[in-house]
Amino acid sequence: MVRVHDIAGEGRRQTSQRALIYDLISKANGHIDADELYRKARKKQPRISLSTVYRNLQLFKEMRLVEEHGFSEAHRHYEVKPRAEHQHLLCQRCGKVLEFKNPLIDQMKKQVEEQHSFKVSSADVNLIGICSLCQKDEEARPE
Amino acid sequence: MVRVHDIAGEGRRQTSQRALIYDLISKANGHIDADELYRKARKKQPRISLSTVYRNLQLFKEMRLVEEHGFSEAHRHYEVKPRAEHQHLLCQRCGKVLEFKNPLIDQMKKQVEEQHSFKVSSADVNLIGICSLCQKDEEARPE
DNA sequence: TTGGTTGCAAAGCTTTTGCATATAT
DNA sequence: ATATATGCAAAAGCTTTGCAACCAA
Repeated sequence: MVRVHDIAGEGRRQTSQRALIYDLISKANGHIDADELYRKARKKQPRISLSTVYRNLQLFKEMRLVEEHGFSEAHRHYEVKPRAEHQHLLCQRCGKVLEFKNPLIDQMKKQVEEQHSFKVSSADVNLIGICSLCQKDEEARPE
Repeated sequence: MVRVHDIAGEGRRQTSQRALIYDLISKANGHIDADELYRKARKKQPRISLSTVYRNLQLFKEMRLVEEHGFSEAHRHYEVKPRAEHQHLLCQRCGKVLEFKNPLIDQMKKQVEEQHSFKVSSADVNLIGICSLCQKDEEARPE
């Protein structure tokens, strides 16, 4: 079984399902939802159950190894805790989720803390719009 | 029945349920979810159904009269389309949702459009943290 | 050995949908 | 008159939970 350094201790156990799920999230090039995770996991471990996926997702959230995003959909997406905070671009045409960073966000946090006496612990920023590929696509064949 | 100027035309009908729902959202001091809307609506119209609430919410969204927010919960919140774009502060202690505006957001949008060739149509910014009341509360009796 | 974990099935919650009835226009 | 809207109940997502069996430590 692949040893995932982060997962252990505190009365927690290292199981093959847990390691697999963590591995799949971290290899998921950004974001993945529970259902896709489940489908990918079954290819490696056909008997794994969806509840195991959800239970581990919950655990990873509590351990702060993984972040949960609501985006605008009916289901949630997960990503391994990024070393550096980043934000998301959501293409409203193809549904793709891209990442970006921008230093103005830190400035904004500071301003808000001062202006509203609100202690900011994290920022969740989603810019909704059209990605570059879809823009080209629309030029090529306008609808 | 209260006439809601925005709701009419395009084969749309003015019903007492529709007017009531719109009225409740706009009076909801910021944000309200479907269930609370339903409970408030029943006080005025005891026979109104939850599906009517959801169907009108959907309609208002399509008509761009109301905005839907996912925040971080399992259900969605709604607010009447604000004249000016604003963003949200989410208190992770008491759950309150506050509003704020910040000019850096427009700057950030421009930078992102240039740097990522992404055409931004709207920004959804949530700052998670502790509101001023809860900060005082924690000072008073630290846990 | 034993308490955390899993798989399965069932339940929960929010949101959506089918259909007959009611109603705005 | 007639197409839109409603109420009710049933269904449909996504997520959580109870429980017996399993297995990592």
